[in-house]
Amino acid sequence: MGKVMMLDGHSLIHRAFYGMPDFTNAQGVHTGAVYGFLSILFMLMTEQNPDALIVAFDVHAPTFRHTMYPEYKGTRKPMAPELREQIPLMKEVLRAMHVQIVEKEGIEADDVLGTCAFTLADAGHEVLIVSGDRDLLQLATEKITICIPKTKKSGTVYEIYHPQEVQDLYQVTPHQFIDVKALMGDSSDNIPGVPGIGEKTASNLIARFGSIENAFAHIDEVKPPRAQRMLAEHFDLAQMSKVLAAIKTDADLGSAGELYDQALLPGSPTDDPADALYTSDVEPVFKKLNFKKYLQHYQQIAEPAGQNENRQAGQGGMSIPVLEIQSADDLFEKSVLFYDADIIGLALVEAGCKEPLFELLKHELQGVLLACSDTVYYLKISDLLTIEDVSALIDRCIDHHVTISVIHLKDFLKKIPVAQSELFFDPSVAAYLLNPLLNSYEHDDLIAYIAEDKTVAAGVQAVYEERSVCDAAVGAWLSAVLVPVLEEKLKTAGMSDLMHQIEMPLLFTLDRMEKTGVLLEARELKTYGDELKEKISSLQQSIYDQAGEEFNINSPKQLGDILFEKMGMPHGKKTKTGYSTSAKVLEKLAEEHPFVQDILEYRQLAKLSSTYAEGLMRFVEEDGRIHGTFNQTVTATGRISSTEPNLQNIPIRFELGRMIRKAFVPKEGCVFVDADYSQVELRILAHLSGDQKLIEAYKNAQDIHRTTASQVFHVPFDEVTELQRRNAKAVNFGIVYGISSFGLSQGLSISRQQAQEYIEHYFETFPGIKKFLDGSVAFARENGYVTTMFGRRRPIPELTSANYMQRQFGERIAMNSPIQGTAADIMKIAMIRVEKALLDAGLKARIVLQVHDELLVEAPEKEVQEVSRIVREQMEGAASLSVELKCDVGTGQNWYEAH
DNA sequence: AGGATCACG
DNA sequence: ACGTACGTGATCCTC
Repeated sequence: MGKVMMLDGHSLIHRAFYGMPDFTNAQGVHTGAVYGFLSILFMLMTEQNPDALIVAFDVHAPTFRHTMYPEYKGTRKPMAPELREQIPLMKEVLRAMHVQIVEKEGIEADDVLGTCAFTLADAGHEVLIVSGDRDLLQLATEKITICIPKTKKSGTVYEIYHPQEVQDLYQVTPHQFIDVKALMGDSSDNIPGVPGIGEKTASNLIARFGSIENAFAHIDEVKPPRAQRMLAEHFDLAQMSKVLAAIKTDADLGSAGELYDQALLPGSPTDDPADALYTSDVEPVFKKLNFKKYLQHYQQIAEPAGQNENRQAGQGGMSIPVLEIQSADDLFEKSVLFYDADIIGLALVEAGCKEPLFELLKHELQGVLLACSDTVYYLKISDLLTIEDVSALIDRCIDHHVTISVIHLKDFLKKIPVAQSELFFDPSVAAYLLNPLLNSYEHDDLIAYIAEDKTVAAGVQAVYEERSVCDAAVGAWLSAVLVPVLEEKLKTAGMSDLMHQIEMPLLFTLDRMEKTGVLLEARELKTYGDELKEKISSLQQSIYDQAGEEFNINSPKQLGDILFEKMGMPHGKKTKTGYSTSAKVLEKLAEEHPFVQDILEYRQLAKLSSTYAEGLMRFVEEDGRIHGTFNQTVTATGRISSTEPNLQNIPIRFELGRMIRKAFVPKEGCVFVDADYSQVELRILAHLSGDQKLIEAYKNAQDIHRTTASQVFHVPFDEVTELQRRNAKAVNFGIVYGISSFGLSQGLSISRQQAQEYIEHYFETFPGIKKFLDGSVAFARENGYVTTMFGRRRPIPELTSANYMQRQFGERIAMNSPIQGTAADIMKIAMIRVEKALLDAGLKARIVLQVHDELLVEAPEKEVQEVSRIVREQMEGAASLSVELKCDVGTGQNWYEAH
């Protein structure tokens, strides 16, 4: 009995088409989708190591039932020609690889997959179906697993579905999934469904009754009256839909024996199962398609045995030998070598292939690579050599004053816990400080620092059997050799202190915050989310009624058609793709058309539901907490960012959204202490500019916006109107953002002339600020970058652009970045200080979140007083400015109360 | 992948 | 005649 992997050809090539840049070969034939498909296939082969492989295709692709395109108004868009022409190519490549292609006139790919899967599973084989189409989940059984690739920011990841996972996610068994789909319908598959029954009602009904027929048999018990009426009325439609929704498992495709034998793969010539696909027939095909990388790989494998031993990297590059260390005893023998080193570099070895496009699903730790004076050691994790042994080794090295350099140290700490030390160095953080504008700080980005001649750098490679080990070996070696280079560059740029006193200590603080996580009251959020969903579906129905048809309200395109074409409302701005339907435009229309008000409300609720209620729930882990990621090398200004999930944009401005914060709670016996800086950026502006008027205003501790209004509009402080205060506040914001009269006029809905006057008055009132902002721009023009109070740099290439708009943008950046960046620096210092003070005082309180100018601390009840005092003191004392730093501190049983 | 929209500072 | 406030990330849709 073997393991069979079955790919849904069209679904995957479709994904690859839209997920890949548009390659063409020398003849101008599009090849990107084929390349992407192969990339997925090779990765799956490596990771899943199947015995047999089948790729299913439809015979007439564009007319197929299941594509990834939703159908709109009954017309399916034809497949893009650039994609269509690649399908024959795809099949040609697969044939060259001797991969079994199954397709049959009159049978859709889903039915081919369903039939093959069941036939093979019945014969005792294990089946893995890979597709981008969730409909296939109905096929999951004990023997059949469904794999759905998803594109995430980090690359391609997989969701693996056994029957249990389907049940967990949809509350119904895979087989019942058919009934759910039949009830709710699917316009892209031409499944009518029962009108008025959506996803939620459908799964509720099937979860309760098990099937459409049983629900009909107990029609009196069917809950929402509307669903009851509709099901009674449209039972025949439901049954018909069920036939359409069910994937066939009994088409005629031959016996299990035949299927399996034809799909069997040959053995791989190497350790990598994927290499079984590199038959001698692939060479001409890869040549034709100009797939250099795959061709090169083919040639490597095809080399006669013996010839590739002691292989050296070409083009004057260098190779890195890897020495394996298999036990703690071996390690101990070598440890003196490490203790004597000045610098060692470390890197994790994780399971799976490191195809640049794909980050894999299971980051299982295999071992650690250690680079020490021109040799790289592979510490292979096993019973004989544990993670604890490696941790201990690192701690001992620290005792011996060895600098430990690790690219992406925070990720490393998640797997290998070690004590914090000033001796740690993260080249990716250093590279970020040197240029915060890059999109990534991976090997390829860092390697540029060690070789002006990139061909030398490109030749760096490890000599070892396993690819993951080779990559890690390069990482470990790079980490070590980068230290002196980056240190020198930091020193020259005046950022050594920033690196060692702020960023590196912060890295450990962020690591601890991520490990601590924040507790989420999941029940509370669920209730809230359910209420939202109810309101959404009634709003949705009301919108459909008013529009006179059903459409996708989430689609700006379709919504625009309804509002501006069908209903003939006056359209405002247009975007590249059509009419704008932004809240700003809609709000103007809403006064006259209550219908638009419903749309706005729908949007608001849909956002809260999908991004926050549903979205956050997905991140709650076993311990009931969310362990998000705080990214230290993302923003241009020095702020940290938050992902998976983003915990820095939880709603607060509107009451309904603000309620989400009630679900963020401290653990049993604790309370939240929340502290946020009051107008840090404006205070920083006062300090950096040295403007006496603004400094005075803060010294008098008056309402700053009111003071600004009083001075700018020449009215006594006590006579400032609410409107004047609001306007002054907008001006203050505008200054911080790098003022422009247009921007301010937009923000305040006033004329550009009026805005210009405000700005002029402002600068007359605070001449020091004008001088400072002009100075920042001049400095940036001169040097190509601006700096913060703590020496952080932001390059501004926009200033040299030939494009006027870009240059203007550059000027605004030059005005804003020193302010925003200094605020970020101060908060980082504060975080380090707060954490240290809590620790030194022997308190159990821990920082759980940072939201740019706010810290949220989880503190035991009896520590509240002391923690509140410490947080305030450490935040307010984080920097010494010519105006005070002020904090507002609150406490509460949830985030809503505390802030 | 990229745009539109909207959540936060 | 351009066509803009500064900094982020998630979701959904469309290609």
